[in-house]
Amino acid sequence: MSGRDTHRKAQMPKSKIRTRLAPSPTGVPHVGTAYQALFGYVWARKNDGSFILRIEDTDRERSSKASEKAIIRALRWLGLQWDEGPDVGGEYGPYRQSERLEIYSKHVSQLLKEGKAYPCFCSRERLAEMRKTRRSGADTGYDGLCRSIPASEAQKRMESGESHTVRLKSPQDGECVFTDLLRGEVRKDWRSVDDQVLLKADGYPTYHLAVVVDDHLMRISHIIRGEEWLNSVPKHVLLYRYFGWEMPVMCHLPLLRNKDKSKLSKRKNPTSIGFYRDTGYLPRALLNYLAMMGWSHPEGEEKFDLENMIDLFELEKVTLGGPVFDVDKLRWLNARYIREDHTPEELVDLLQGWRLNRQTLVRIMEISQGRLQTLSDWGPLTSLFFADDVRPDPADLRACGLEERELREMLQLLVWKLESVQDLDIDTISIELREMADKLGLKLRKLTAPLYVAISGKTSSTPLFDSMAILGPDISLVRLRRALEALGGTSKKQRKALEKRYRDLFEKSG
RNA sequence: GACCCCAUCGUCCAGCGGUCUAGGACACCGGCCUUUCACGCCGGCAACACGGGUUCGAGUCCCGUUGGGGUCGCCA
Repeated sequence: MSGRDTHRKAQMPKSKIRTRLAPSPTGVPHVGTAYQALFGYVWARKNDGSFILRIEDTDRERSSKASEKAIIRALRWLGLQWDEGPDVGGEYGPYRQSERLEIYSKHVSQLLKEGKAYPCFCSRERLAEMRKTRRSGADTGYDGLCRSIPASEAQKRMESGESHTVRLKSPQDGECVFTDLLRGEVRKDWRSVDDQVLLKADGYPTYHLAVVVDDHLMRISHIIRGEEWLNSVPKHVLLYRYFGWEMPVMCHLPLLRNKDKSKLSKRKNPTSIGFYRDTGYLPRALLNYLAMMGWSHPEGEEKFDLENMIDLFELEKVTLGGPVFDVDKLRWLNARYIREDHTPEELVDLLQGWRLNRQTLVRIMEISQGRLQTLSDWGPLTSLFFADDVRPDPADLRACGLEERELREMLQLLVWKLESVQDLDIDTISIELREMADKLGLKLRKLTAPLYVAISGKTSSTPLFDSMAILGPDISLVRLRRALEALGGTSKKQRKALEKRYRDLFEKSG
């Protein structure tokens, strides 16, 4: 029997199975999150366990309530209902990490007192400098400078109010060996594990501390998450050991990939769950498709529902190769649901629940009316609201009077800008576009002209801001990115320079 | 660069030492059906990365090489 088989057996639950989804509310709900949610959800259901939603909002800068709401909405749309969470409560709450600060600080104090962690007074500047010098060396990561500060001195400096973080003391030799449900034994030299920051200078915990404390306190039995976390497991192992807690089962799922095999990214694929919702994919189809990425139905069925999956699912059977997210196959599956599972009447209901409802149609009519000579003009005029394959002609984009390079830069800056706003309503769009035009020294229409093409696929269309607002942020942003791509996209080097420009334009001046 | 993970058709999966001249699905290409298209049906193209072991026997086990991915933040 192979090692893999050995570790894949004997995982019979000793106590109740509890899985969790722990997204950070820092952006748009991602299909990768849905993917992890699906497996965690199914595993919990299969074992009559619980599925928990925990919001990891420990990044004060980037976390937002709007994002949290969007995540909850997206998961609800998918139909993955959790048993405990910030909105539904539960006996292990609160389920928002920003509401658990005292818990973390208590645990950090304990580690500090026991000499398992230490305060670090290094400035961000020093850390940046240190990383620069170590850049291509064997060991990167924190050099441990503050570890050697005598306890008494450290104490004094903390009490004097000197800004500091708290770092975990990592062993300086030996090897960390842990078990991943899907991979078996994974080993990593402790030397390659640096002293992780546990508590930030603002008193908030880092992911590493919060995740361990919460998973333990919330009695999580199986940690099902993305492979990107595999390398930080030793840090978590250490925390469990220091606290004297039992480790949950670790299960790192492969990462969804772009066509070129890199980690699924919004630049190369629509990644927001909302995009699939807004372009008319059925939640069951999306879930079904996601399930096929790494798991296969024992009978070889391609189309199966959640209940069926729960029935037959085996976590240990998940495949490890990073699956490429193939929209064509998703479309095919979605088509099967549309034609096999619904009557025409039901589909009309679906259509109305989507965009063809009175409220949305009135909004669209408000901006169409003045442009109609006959009612039949309405169809072609408004097709942009009911289509996904709006492909801007690069020639139309170039004909807008901007130099191509300038055009690409503008589109990229705009994508970043709009990604950063919370609600893409008309006022916001207006404000942002005007600010962008202003900062770039362009007349507003110079900037909006190519946007009509990007959003509608045509050189003229219904009013831009309204159209974008009706389409929603997910579709609007995808169309902007597609236009950028149609122009050849931007190179890594260009993006680097543009990022700096973006920061100069929007951050320094506020 | 260092470390960790991974490796079957272009893509997603099946295969868990012999039944593999490697199976299914998407995509693609033919044909049939059909007023068009789509659906459906039939057929085709197409893969075990490479090199060493282990074994009577390797896609399946071990090692190496190569390739891909991830991580190296007071982000998660």
